[in-house]
Amino acid sequence: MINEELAEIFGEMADIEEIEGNRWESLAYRKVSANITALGEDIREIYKRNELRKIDGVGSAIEKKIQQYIQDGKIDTYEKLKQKYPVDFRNLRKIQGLGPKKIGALFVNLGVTDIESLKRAIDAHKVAGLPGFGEKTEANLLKGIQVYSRSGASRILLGRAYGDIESLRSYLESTGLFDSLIIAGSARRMRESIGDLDILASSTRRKEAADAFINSEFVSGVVVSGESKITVNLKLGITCDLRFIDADSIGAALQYFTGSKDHNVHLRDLAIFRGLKLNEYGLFRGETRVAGSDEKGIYESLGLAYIQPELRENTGEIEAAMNGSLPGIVDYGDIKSDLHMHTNDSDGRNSLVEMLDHAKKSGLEYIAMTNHSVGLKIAHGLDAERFSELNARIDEESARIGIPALKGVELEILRDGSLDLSPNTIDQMDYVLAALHQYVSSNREENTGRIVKAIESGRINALAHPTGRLIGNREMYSIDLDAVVEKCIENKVFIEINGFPERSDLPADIVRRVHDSGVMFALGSDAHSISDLRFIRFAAAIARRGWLTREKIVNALNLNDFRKLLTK
DNA sequence: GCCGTTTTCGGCCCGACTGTTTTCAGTCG
Repeated sequence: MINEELAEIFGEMADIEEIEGNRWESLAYRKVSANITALGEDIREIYKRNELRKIDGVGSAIEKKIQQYIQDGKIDTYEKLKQKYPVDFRNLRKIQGLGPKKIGALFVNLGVTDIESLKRAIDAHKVAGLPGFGEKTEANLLKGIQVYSRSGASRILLGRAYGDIESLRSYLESTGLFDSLIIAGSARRMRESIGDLDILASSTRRKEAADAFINSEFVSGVVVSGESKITVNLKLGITCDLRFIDADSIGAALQYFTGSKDHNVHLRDLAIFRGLKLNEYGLFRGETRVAGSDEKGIYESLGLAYIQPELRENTGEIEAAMNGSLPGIVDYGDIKSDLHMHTNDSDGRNSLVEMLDHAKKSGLEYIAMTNHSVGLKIAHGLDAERFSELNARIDEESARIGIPALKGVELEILRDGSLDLSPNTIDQMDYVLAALHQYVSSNREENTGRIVKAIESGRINALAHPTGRLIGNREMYSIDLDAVVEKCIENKVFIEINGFPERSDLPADIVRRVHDSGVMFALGSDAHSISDLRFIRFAAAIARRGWLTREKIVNALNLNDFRKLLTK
């Protein structure tokens, strides 16, 4: 993805300029790097519209660099800087305690260019003794390398970590040493992946509370340990900050440590503009605290509507909160149904009865049972006969257990764009998902054509996991999503938000981009087991991060109203 | 290098923690 390449390049340019002592150039590159990462659209599209300068932080010099990269695949300034510092910043920066200045010093003095050569320098005991480096720094860098090689990828999927996070929280609560515990940071913003965990705590017995945390079975090592802040490595593979907060600044701390960083920078700018000062202890006018005990008060005092954590990415939410155009996004409690799940009749692990039972216990009002169809052999897809048997059981068991269940299917879109069950069989279903799983081409027109043909078949209700991405495994299909969304609107086909962590599909930035197009969204967990049913919450989180109101989500309807939308 | 309801020049978020220092630089979030 070209956005990531460019973000990486500007990040490295920021590092090198910082080594060279050019603070402000560094800051500018750093900012642009972050903003390109957050784009949510291929930067080449922005380039084609000649709107690069509209990206925050892009002025004439950086615009030229981006243009050159798109046209020639390289940036002269960057090549020149790299000649002077042929250093693997990307990976070295991942070592705890290594920033640009230290990397620069290691390269200039010892010729360190990557983690391997850093390891050799440490083994030869050459690092301690450099200006600014001592014995402890050398030991910490060695520890940092070990942590890095153990954990590899530094971000983990929130949907996968959620259970462990909850366990950690309940363990801490069970010690009785904490008066309150709040998860902040990207986990509170419900990002699909998190790079660390932020916990805010209040306690009258901080020392004991800190010891209980550090010595718990969740922790693999301590990084820093101060009076008010402790950083540890979790066995989960990420770091965790625990901060002790005074009760009267808890709102300010929560606001501050929920982030995102860019949101906070923007908010602080706004505070300064209004003659105020915002930090993690409160909102101040001179010495007087204007707000700080609760989070809402901070936004109010800045003249803003309250901004839900999921929206705090500095992508226009502050402007919207200022002029009253912030949408009232869907609540988790608004979601009445789960419209995508499997049983052991196809590739699920639990039986129909177990799934229905658990769905009911988890508070859903109704569900759609959507097993794979015969075209997906690897998932034991069902043919007409097996579906007819299953559908009879669905009616019977859903009545017995007391949760309405729609008879559904996740159909295969075949190579030629046709569907893999007969019209007759499809018509016996209450709810029809269609998806692309196989024969995915590198040809954008071909993929788009197949999907459009399925949408126009008049037999499907929703398009499942539209981009086909599998995080950490497979990029999105090459498809023309805007054309697909347009066809969905024309044909009254819903577009899915799949909450299965590796899918998270549509992604939130795309949801945001099409949230006002008129298309309706259908949320599903894609559960293959009873424990997967919790993923409907992450589908809802994507909807929230995509700025969706409840009116745009079919799962917010009760069963009767939902059925009225099912025209086919 | 970017940016402007205070500016076309002079600012650019800010506090905790650590380690190396003897008053501070670098890193992190």
